[in-house]
Amino acid sequence: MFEAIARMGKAFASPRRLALIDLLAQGPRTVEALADATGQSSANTSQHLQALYAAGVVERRREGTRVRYALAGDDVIELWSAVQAIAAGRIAEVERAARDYLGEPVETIAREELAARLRTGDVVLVDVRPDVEFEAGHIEGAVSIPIGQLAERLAELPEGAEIVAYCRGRFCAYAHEAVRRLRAAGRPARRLEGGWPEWKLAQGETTTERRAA
Amino acid sequence: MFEAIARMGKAFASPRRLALIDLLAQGPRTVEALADATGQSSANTSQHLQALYAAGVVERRREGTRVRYALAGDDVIELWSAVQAIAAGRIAEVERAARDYLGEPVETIAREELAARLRTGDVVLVDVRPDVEFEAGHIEGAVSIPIGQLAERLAELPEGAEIVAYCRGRFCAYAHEAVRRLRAAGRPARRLEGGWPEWKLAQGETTTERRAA
DNA sequence: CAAGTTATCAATAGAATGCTTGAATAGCAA
DNA sequence: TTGCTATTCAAGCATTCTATTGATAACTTG
Repeated sequence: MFEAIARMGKAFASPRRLALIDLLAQGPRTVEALADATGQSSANTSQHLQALYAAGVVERRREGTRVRYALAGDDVIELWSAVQAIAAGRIAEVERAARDYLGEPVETIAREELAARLRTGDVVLVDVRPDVEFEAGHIEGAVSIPIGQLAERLAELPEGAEIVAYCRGRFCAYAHEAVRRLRAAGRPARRLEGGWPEWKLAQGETTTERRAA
Repeated sequence: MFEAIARMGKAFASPRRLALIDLLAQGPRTVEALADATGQSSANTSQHLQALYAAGVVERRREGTRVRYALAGDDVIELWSAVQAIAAGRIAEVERAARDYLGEPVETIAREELAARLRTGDVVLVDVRPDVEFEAGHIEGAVSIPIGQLAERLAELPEGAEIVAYCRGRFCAYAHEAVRRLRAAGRPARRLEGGWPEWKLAQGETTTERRAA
């Protein structure tokens, strides 16, 4: 019995597979795109994806000559988010690694607060993920400025309003980096807690709540 | 970065370790007791427990000549519960294994409904886990009848009222078995969805909500 | 201190994983 | 059909995991 569940646990037991899950949480992708983004051979990527498929974590669909993988459901995003949250709080090592990788912690803004301020309009929301991920889905009202273009496109951001940056999630470095650069340029900036997947999830919940009410 | 998180995922990647987590979700235990309950050597149990410790999933405390392990926090129970839920829905294999192991599905009762009916008092709640686990913590108002003693102690259960049985959790066979036996004896019986850990968790949430309100 | 218990360590053998390489397959387009 | 591309399969090797065994360390009790 536990053996069958452990097969699912194994999906989350390899750094490469976690990287794939994290990317797929942004939206569906083909094998090649995933191989590219994670910097591994496509044969290896394919193998890991099959492991994830066997564990029931992802779905796949043939599209002509390529195969598009996607997370198997919102509850998988939820699980991945929970794993990250617990790992963050629990393992000293993760914290250390996070500090090394993400750099100095930056100030965050909660989802609820951002939602409220988006309604009143006194905030500029910037999505600093790569283009593809923005196109696959993003927070309504966000502007796409991939982190690499931030310096040159700084002028596009109106002065005066506070800037909020977001990216893939808790352990994605882009938004951290963006906030630091914006602050260095004298702009008031914060990072959204979590990332697009968490936002999407929370959104789904509040809209279904509305429906239920 | 993902490497550090994967170390935590590995905690959930072995059936033996899952068995330990499931037991620890019922309450703290010593190495020997865990080795006993899972039927493995204490050396091996100790090794797995150390792996869990390294992953930040459990805590430990020396008590004289023995060491008592416990889950590191309620969020670990939450994670374990989420893993089980998702595994249950997602992997066909789990379902098959569950049917083999748990037998015919039995009717369940939701936590909210049970809570309501406990207040009005028209239900008998039976904890069919081993004594130790009942003593380590149980649902308020429950009677302890370990599954092995159910047949001989049937008379203790008042007739007329519906009987609800519960045990360790979603994949624990005791409550299933109990409900089948009770029904065979002509008693109206259902199984509580989830188990003691889930109840405890939900309880904590509603009491903190009450506090917050 | 000596005896006895509980937990951990150390070493080992066998099994399972992970990654690489090169070949095979499925679909598309000419 | 013949090429071409994206993905999967198969084999092989290095690494890591797992469970067992027997020894060692930590602690209690007499």
